Amino acid sequence: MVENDEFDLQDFLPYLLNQAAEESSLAFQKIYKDRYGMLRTDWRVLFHLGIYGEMTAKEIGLRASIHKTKISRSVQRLAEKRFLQRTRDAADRRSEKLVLTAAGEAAYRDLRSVAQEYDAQLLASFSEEDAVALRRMLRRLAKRA
Amino acid sequence: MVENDEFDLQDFLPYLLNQAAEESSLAFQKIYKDRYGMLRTDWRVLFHLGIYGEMTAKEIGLRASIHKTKISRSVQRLAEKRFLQRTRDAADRRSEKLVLTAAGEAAYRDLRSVAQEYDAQLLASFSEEDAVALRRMLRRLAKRA
DNA sequence: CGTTGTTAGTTACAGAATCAACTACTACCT
DNA sequence: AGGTAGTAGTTGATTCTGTAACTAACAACG
Repeated sequence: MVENDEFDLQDFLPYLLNQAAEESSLAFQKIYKDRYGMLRTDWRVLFHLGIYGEMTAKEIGLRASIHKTKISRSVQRLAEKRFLQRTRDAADRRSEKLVLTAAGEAAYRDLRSVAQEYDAQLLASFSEEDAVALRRMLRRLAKRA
Repeated sequence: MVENDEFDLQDFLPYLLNQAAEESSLAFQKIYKDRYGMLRTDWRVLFHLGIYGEMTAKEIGLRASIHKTKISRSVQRLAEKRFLQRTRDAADRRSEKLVLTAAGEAAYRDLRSVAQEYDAQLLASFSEEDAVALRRMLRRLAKRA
């Protein structure tokens, strides 16, 4: 019995968002993976440090809604690759200040320019109003409850 | 040196899409996980069979862009839970026809109604035009190249 | 100070994703 | 028919993720 239900999976927003997110991440993923052997969390951590400068793991986690174990492992990987420098905070010795090294900065700037081009390309077929509206709505949906 | 770059992570579409996708999937995930012990791929497979009726693993994978190993393991889990029935295709004995059992149908209908409510709730704060535009743009982004 | 509670970050273990190799079968070509 | 190539689906090795338990450090209250 092949009945075509009234429900369309393509209209279910979480599904649609995931498909769009996955598809739109593919080409960028290939680049940070091939070029620097990074994972998704790695480039996010890298970008946070590149954009905001010195931060602690905790702060990155709060800003990006990434779980602390993911951050912890990502920081380890990035430190092994000499992309960041860890320094224990003298004021609170539980936490560490994280800063990009020169190599980390270089990787960040490289990937940032890739991201900018890629973003423009993704939005190229939309009008300016559409692009603005899309970002606005996505930001609303992304807001942590 | 905490310099605020010209680059805003929140404007990078793949990042924004991922954040929105993750956030908007959370509550739904909790339900299919708590109620049926399912994973993301599991409910997707279930929905495909619920909506389109009998399909092969291959067909589901094509439609949903899910890798065949994920499907294979998901089908195993769903079969163990007696949510679907596997039958070797007589015409091509490499592939199997997959059909939901009564229990599978029930789970599908239950989750479908949850999904419908949830979707309406997610879009409640958007105007009708915005909702339409959002879906249109997401579908465009989700199109496999 | 000392006990109790909390926080930053790490680690252990189990479950899940990934990629490549594999089995079983079909299709084509001669 | 026989050989080669291709396809549907599974399995295994490795890596990644998620949860919970852990360590080390701070805070607050007596």
